[in-house]
Amino acid sequence: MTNTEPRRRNRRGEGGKLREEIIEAALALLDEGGDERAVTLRSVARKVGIAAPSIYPHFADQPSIMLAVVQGEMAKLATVLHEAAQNAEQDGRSQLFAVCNAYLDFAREHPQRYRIMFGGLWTPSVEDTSITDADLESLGVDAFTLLAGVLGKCVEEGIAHRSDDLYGDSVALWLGLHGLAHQRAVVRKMPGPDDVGDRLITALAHLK
Amino acid sequence: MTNTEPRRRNRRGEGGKLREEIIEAALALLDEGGDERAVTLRSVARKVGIAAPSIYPHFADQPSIMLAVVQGEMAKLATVLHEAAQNAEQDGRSQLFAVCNAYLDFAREHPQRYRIMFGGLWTPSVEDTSITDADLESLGVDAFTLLAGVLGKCVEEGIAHRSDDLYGDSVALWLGLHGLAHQRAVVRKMPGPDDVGDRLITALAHLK
DNA sequence: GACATAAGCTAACGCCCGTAAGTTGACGAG
DNA sequence: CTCGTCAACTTACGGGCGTTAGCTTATGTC
Repeated sequence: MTNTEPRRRNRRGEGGKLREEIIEAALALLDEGGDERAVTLRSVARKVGIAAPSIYPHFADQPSIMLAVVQGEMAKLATVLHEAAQNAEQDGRSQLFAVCNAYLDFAREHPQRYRIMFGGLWTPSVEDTSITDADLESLGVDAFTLLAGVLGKCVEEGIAHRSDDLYGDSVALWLGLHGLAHQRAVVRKMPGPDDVGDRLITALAHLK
Repeated sequence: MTNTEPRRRNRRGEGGKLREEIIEAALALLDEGGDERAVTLRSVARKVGIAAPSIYPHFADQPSIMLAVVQGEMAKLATVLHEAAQNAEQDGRSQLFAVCNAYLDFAREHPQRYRIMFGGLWTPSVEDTSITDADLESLGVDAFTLLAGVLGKCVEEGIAHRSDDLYGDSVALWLGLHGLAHQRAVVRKMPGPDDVGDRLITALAHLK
């Protein structure tokens, strides 16, 4: 599990590579089934094959690593959703279901990652961490914007009932998806029928 | 913060009282704004005013304390929902909104508790904890049953569209509520309009 | 008042953690 | 070839944690 190789030092100017390796190590620790508590400076260092203090030049503290992880995963999620929209039939309904199901699939395939992306960066007080509120607020905007766009397309096509507040409806739709995704990520066996996802989407998108 | 009083020993046969005090201390630690990591055997002991090893006669380990906390809070939640249903007008629609809003209020008033009730007991492997799957599966059934009952009443009264699967619809409704409640509990400032809750309820209950 | 025992305490072990301070060694410029 | 410096290392300190083993003391009974 832990690398025993002495690890080849990076070339000059390539010190930044280690930053990527640290993030990947943190991801690996999560995927191995641990929760965020399994990601400590020391465990990450062990995984990468470096000494713990060698992390400092790249990250101020453990929350910073987590933030980087989450930012990376949010980008991946946005990409996945985008691809889903493009690969689907180009009508609103197909795209909506494609995007929503891609979202749910992402969460199902990486439960630990998902838990951290939405809620794992929570900290008692803002003071004792290097993460700012701005960091947190900018998370996930891309993915959400895409979702809202697809929902808007449905309204334009007349598939979904028009409402006075597309943004609010998009939030509601996302909250529904999130509820399901999070619950799946947190519970070993999810109760309820298999098509809960479709029901949520249909109801929250106000599909006709 | 920490009790300095030497704490009067419990009477003979009343040793069980300490169990309740431990649970209350854990709750207090949570409410003070810490996350579940703040609830350690030692911190709980400090809060109660006892020595750490004195916990062992009452709880096998930290997860056991958390389980007891969650069970207690689930009971409270069920009570709150029940009261909401009784105090509301006795028609389905009023009761539905009363129960759902009571749920959301509970989560808003006790974010830390809510986070632990739904997801905080997650552990990497079942092996290294004294919590069983049965413990987890029985959590929250009362509250859910109540919700499903009220939704059923709406269907009977013809307020909500009849579907072939009341249970599935109830799960979907709860998932929506949970998505909102959880997100509020995890984020400092929740985006979206103020009436997202009502939108979720209306859409997921299929109100006419 | 003696005494059995429930209720809780003290002390100590080993582990893992974050982090500070100083050190080594390879690379690349001059 | 020399030498600065970047990348990473070693060592070490202090602190919190869970847990074990054995001790103290109040309480209620006889």
